Amino acid sequence: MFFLTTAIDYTNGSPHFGHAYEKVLADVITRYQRLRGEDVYFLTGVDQHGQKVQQTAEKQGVSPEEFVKNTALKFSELWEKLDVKYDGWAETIDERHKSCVCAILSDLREKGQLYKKSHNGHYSVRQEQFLGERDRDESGNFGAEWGEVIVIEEENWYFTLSQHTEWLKNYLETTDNAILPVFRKSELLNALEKNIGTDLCISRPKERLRWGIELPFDENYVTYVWFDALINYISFAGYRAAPDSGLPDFDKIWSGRRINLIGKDILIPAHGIYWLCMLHAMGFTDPEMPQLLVHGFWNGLGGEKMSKSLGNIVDPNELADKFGVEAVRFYLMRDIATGKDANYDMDRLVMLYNTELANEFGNLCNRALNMSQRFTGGILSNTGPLLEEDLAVQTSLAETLSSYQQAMDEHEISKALEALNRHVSFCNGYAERMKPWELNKDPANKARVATILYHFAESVAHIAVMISPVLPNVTAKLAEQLNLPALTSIKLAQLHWGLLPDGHTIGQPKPVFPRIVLEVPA
RNA sequence: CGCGGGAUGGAGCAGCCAGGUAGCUCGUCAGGCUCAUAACCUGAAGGUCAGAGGUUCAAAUCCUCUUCCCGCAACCA
Repeated sequence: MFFLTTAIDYTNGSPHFGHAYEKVLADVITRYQRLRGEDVYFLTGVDQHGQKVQQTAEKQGVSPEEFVKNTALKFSELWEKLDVKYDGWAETIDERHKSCVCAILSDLREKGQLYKKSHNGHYSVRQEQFLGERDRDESGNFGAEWGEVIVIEEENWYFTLSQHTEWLKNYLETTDNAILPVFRKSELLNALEKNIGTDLCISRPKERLRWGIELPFDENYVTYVWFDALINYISFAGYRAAPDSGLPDFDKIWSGRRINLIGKDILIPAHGIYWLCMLHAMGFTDPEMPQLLVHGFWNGLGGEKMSKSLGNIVDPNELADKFGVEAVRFYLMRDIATGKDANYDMDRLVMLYNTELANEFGNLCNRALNMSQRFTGGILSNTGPLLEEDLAVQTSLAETLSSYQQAMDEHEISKALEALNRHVSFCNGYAERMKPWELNKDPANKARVATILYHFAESVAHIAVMISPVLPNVTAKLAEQLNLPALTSIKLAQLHWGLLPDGHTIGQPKPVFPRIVLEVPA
């Protein structure tokens, strides 16, 4: 089983570009694993508790329940629009999740992993949070943005995080690929050094936060949102679930490869420290730990962070409406190296779509099928003798498949797409060298023309399959044009020269990637 | 000395972990082709890989230092 989760998005606002990137990446990775023939479970969802939700709901005069239901819908609707197909949907207000969190809390308390103690500190009444040393300004005071700051004493429940940091350090140092990309691991180890000796406060008194999961052993408190949210990765995978819960079989889900796909902002401390230590405290062993796959951010044009104040926010919903789902998915996967940051640039979106999809791949499909229709009546034949040039096409395709697989296995979607494009270019070059439209003028070349056209059609079929994790709809359209419905369900291992049988009749070509034409301002 | 990332032809990036002729896309210039979505193909110009030093037969790649840019610095998520 291949189990992949994404971060669950905080339902305090609308989904933004970064949310869309992470979900599409997760969708592409899981679709690829399915293409490999893996049994896959893809879990995503929303994080609904916590102070900000409570505050925002109050401001809007609605109950937090109603508020989070509405915002959750904005997310799930966007995923549907973007063709993100998940198996499990996590909502932290779900009773099954709540009971799992409670079971874990009770367990940890029994194991002596939770304790209550009093904390004395500066507290901002306006922001409803404790302030630390880092919140002081240059002059050592708490700025006006915090409003009235008072010193209060408060009792809370703590998780014995400090008892697990030595283990974590050792686990990270001895486990290859515990964190990907690798440079993130050193960052985490550095952060860990500073964290040693600190425990994690996992409760909030109800006087200042009601919107959360009540501690099963102390009705005066709710669970700290991170402790609650992180557990979704196992609660919705069926951990400690009732048999009739409708949730999957946890042992099965957890038995294979497990990946938590997250953004770089929530590696430290949430996932890299809290989550791994929580699992360790629950009794998960080293080989049972999930791998953390950390992706980068999409920034604005100049490389600055997208933010409302800079006005460089990009709404994925509008983008999909404007350019289509295909163009958006392709751009999100094509113009960023997994793990690194990239700058969003609409001109590049249009350029990459128009050149690589419309001009190169789309045009190859169209010219190939068109020639077959015109020159051989749509009937394919692969029985003619092969020239060196033909064999070179087959070699190029084999190399492409190999590069594609290697890149996809490493979650380097952009590299995989580049590999596909190399074969597309090779085929376009092959067309120029062979000139089937010239050969076709002499009926004596009939068999030769058919052989060349077969190499085009077969290449198109292969690429249609390989591109399916990124552009599933395109695969369906090409399968139809090639008159080969099986293409949409074929597995990677079944890709071999000869997908299209001798004598096969293909369908009519129709442009799969209409060019994007931007209105030029006059 | 807080931590991490980045600096590669006009633009945007890959290559660095596992040193060995500097690669991709766009743009520019010059040709070719007409089957195809005015798409396609070929060729060319353009880089002392931020700077300095070191290791090595060999450094964009490893080590040290410097400059500049970005992000983060944990109980809001």
